[in-house]
Amino acid sequence: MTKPRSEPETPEPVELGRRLREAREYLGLSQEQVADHLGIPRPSVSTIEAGKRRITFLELKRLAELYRRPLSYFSGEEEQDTDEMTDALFRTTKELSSTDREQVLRFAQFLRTAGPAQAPSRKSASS
Amino acid sequence: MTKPRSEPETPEPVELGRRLREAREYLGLSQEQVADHLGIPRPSVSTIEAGKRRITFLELKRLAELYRRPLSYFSGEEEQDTDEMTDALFRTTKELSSTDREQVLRFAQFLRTAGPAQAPSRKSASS
DNA sequence: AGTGAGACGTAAGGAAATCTGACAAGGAAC
DNA sequence: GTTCCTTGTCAGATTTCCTTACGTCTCACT
Repeated sequence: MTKPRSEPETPEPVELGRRLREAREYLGLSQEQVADHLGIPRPSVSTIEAGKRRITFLELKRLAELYRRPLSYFSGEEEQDTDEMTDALFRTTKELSSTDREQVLRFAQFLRTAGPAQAPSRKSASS
Repeated sequence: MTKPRSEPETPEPVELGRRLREAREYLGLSQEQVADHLGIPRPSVSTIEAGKRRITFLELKRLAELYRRPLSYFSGEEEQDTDEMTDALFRTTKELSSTDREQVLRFAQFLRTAGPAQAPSRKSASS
């Protein structure tokens, strides 16, 4: 009587988990840091990001704050808000070695302190 | 003895439930209608609105669509989006008798058909 | 190359939350 | 009064989640 669990019926939790992971890794946080920010065990963060475990609304709300993304980012409605550039950069650096990654980081830090010439707005239709 | 479970330790779920109920009643939906829209049992809707049961993010997302409110409305962050007027009207009519309520409804319908002079947009800076 | 530390995935059994199915209270319409 | 509808709540069954643990992988250092 074990129910034949055909679970891939809904891709939504998976997609949600994917975004959560991406947002976390983007900030360089570990699952453990996130876990005790939420007050839940670390394995739970793991399974949530894998789409195997549901996340309550209040948990997601706290995560959205921590990750500094609007709630709508996780609602699947829209895809924007991390522009192509940032996203591509992230995906790329993720595959680098640690030393190379550090180089990239240093360079980014340099640019930041050097001078935020124009504010890096999303779709700056710069005059 | 009959109240071991009245822990107001966190007001958040209660407040969230309150808003969910308000939004549902505003549309005149029953708990049952909402319940099978979400695919969950009706008692769950009852306990969610009472703040005694958590709601998953995906559930709330679907509810937000059904209730036609932005997700942010339930995040507790902001309070707006149903302007004072609408809200007050709702609270008031709720206490009227059925006949009186019908009067109000008729009047509202009249105004609507009479002339949608300006589209009732959120922030119509009419004048 | 070998080793140790940190991050992550996953599993088994127990704990906690939710569902099932039902009953009772409150109003509204008749 | 009665009937219908909605809602709150309960007890037992079921599902989900937590606890604890183990294994893998990567990186940094020797």
